Amino acid sequence: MSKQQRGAATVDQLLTAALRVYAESGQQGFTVQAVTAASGVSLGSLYHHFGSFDGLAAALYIRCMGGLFDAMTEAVTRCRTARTGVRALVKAYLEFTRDHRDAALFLHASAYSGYLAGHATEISTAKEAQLGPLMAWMGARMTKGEIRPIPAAVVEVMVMGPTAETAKRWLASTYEMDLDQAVKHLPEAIWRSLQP
Amino acid sequence: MSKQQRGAATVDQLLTAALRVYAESGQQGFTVQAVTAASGVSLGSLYHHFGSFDGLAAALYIRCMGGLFDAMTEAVTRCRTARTGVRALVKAYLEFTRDHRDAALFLHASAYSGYLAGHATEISTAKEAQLGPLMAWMGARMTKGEIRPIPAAVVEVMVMGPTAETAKRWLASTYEMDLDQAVKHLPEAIWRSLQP
DNA sequence: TGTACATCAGTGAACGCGCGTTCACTGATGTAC
DNA sequence: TGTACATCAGTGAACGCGCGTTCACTGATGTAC
Repeated sequence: MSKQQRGAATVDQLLTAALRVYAESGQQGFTVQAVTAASGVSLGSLYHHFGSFDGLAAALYIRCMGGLFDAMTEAVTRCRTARTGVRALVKAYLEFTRDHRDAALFLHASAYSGYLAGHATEISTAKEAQLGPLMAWMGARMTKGEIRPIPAAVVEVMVMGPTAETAKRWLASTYEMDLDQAVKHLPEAIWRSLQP
Repeated sequence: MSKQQRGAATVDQLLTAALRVYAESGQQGFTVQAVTAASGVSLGSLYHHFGSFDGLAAALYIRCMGGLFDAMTEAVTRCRTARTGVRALVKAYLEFTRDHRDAALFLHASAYSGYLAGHATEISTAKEAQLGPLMAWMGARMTKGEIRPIPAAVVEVMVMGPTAETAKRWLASTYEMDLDQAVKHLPEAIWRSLQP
């Protein structure tokens, strides 16, 4: 996207400012004007790099998603057994949520936001690429019989469902969700639903 | 809200039309103009009954939520044991999603939509009231030791997490989620994570 | 190495569209005596 | 039962704000010979 170094720096400034704006002002306050004001970058420059405001939002989404997937993949690939892998995956997700609250919030809130619709192909390509290693790792353990013989899609929601729901409730802050307690109990609870 | 019969009928027309508009046009096309056009009710009448467009959205959210909670509560209260209750709850949620796709989509998509923020108290009051019976039922089984001794919040996300994630993926339609297969395997998988 | 040119990066005033909202009004229903 | 009044319900043209976007421009960096 950016052919020069200073271009990359500007892109980074914009994305970082955008995430801050979203965290501070929410969906309502997430506007071009707010992002340019917060970043100190001109409006025209934003359009030069992203083409549209939706384009910036999509780029930010991909960046946040990348961070989460990196954390999960790194945690999982260090494990040998299905049990340790699943537990590490859940732990990594929750810890990413705690350590990168803004990014996690943006990921959750963007699910139905509409600004992703126009960049759906781009996003699902990026997602596919990052989901690949995780699925491969899990698939190998499933064929070895380390996981109960249930459809892969069910395994996926059993792992990601409770984890994402916990993150969502913690982010919403209206639920009084204790993240440390979740880190303690959730991995084991999830594993119990998957073990043969 | 409405002191006359025809008022109630108008409110119903507006909410029904609003849900249809949302289902057909998504977040982007969900506007006052679109809802008034689809309902055949005048703009002023909408404001007479709901005060604002956010007010209408909040009312629609409460109505959809009510439908879902009714289905779950009815399913659960017919069961005696924790196992049958949990399984019935999950099944009811998924079947509600299948049978009331539009309402389920609106519920999922509205989570971070912003138009709920202004009516947060109203909504959480409604939610609290409907969550009560469910929590009471579950709490009674937990104290009887029918469920593993883990925090109630963890039990909640273990039940609702995979279920909501399955619904979300089915609604997104990009995931190729088979709802019937989920109804078949998910209740048992979830129960395994909770049984003593 | 120096010069000319092309491309990339950055600027900010101005625009137009569409959104939610207002408001002065008419008509329908309920209520009091 | 009939009349007068109050309140509820419904109407739609008009408004103004703020949003994303455009555009003609200047400046910086890279490239070719």
